[in-house]
Amino acid sequence: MKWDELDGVPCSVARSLAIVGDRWTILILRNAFLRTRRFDDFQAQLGITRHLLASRLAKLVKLGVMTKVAYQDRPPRYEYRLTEMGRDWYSVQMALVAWGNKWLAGAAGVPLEFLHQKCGHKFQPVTVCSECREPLDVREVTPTTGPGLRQQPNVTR
Amino acid sequence: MKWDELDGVPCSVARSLAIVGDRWTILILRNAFLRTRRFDDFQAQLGITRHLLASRLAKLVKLGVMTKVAYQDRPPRYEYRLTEMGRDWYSVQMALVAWGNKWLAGAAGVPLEFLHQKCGHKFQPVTVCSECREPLDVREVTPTTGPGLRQQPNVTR
DNA sequence: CATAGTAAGTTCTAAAAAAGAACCCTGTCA
DNA sequence: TGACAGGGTTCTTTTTTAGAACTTACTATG
Repeated sequence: MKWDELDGVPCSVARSLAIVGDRWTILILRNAFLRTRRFDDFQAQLGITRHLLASRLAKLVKLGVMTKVAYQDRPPRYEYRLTEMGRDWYSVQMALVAWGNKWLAGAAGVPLEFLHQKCGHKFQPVTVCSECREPLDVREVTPTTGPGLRQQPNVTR
Repeated sequence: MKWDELDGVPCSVARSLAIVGDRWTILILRNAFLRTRRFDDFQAQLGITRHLLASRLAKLVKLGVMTKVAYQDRPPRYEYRLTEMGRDWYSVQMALVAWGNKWLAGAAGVPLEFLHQKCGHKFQPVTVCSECREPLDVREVTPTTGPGLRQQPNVTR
C-alpha cells in the first residue's frame, strides 16, 4: 500500500494516518506542543536526522498542520508553528498520553502530570461523548455510514 | 534511534509509540474494534502482507494489547482479541477519528458517524479534563513532572 | 579582514524495514 | 485423491531511515 494514497480512503483513521502516521511526525508535534519552534531545536531535542526532520516539517506545512513563518529577514530564518488544525491534534496526543500513563508507566509512576488551569485540578485526559460527556466504550457505540461513505459500508472507519 | 528502546524513555507519548507507532498496527487495532478476529480476515480487509501481519500481531500479543485464543483444536486455529489494554486504546482511536472527521472529511462529509447507545445521540468524540469535563486546550494546561520523571524536566512528555 | 558561529537545510552511503509473491503445514471435506 | 481453509514462513526487490558530512547566507569577534 502506498501511504500517500491513504487520504483518498473513506476512513478517518486511515486519512489521519496518511498525515501523522509515523513516529517522528508524532514526536515533532509533541515537541511543538511543548513550544519548540525552530529547526535546530527540534533536531537537538529529538535526535532525528536533519534530513528526515526537513521532510516531515515540509509535509506538515503542506498539509496545513503547521506553518512556516519568517521571524527575521537577514539572514532569512523561519520557525514552525502549529495551525489551528495542528493545535486540534492536542486531543489525540492527550489521549495517547492517557493511554501511556495508564498502561505503560510502571512502578516509577507517570512521567508527567497535568494541571488544568480552568478548573485548578490535576487531571487525566478522557475521551467522552460530546452529548452526554460519558467516557466511550466500544460496546456502547454503533457506527453508521456517514455522507462520505454510502457505497462500502465495511472495513473502513 | 531504535524504537524498541523507546519504552525506557520517560514519556508516555514515546512509550505508546513504541507499541503502536506504526500505521499497520493502528489499522489492525481499528479493524479489531470492528470485530475482526482472524488472521485471514485481517489480511483480506487490510491488504497488509501476511508477513507483516504475523509480526504485528505477535508484537501486540507480546505486549499485552491482544491475546491469541484457540477457537478449535483440530486443526488448531486461533483468533486475536483485544485485551482490556487493547480495548482502552479506543479513546485514542476515537480521538483520531474525531480529528480526521473534523479536518480531513472534505466536501463529501464524514465516512462514519457514531451513535452512543447510552444516551441515544449521534456524537463526536471529545477529549476532556477528567475533573471538570471541559475540552482540553494546550494553553490551559500546565504539565508538571510526575513521580516517574524527577531528573529531566524537559523535552519529554 | 580572516575566522568562528548560527540557522536551516541538502547530499551522500550504508543499513534496516516493508512490499509482493510464492511456498509450507495440518487437517477437513467431497 | 484432490481441492480447500487457516495460519503462517521464506524468498527477493524496493523503499525508508540512519548517520555523517557538506552548503549557503549572514553576523559577531578579535
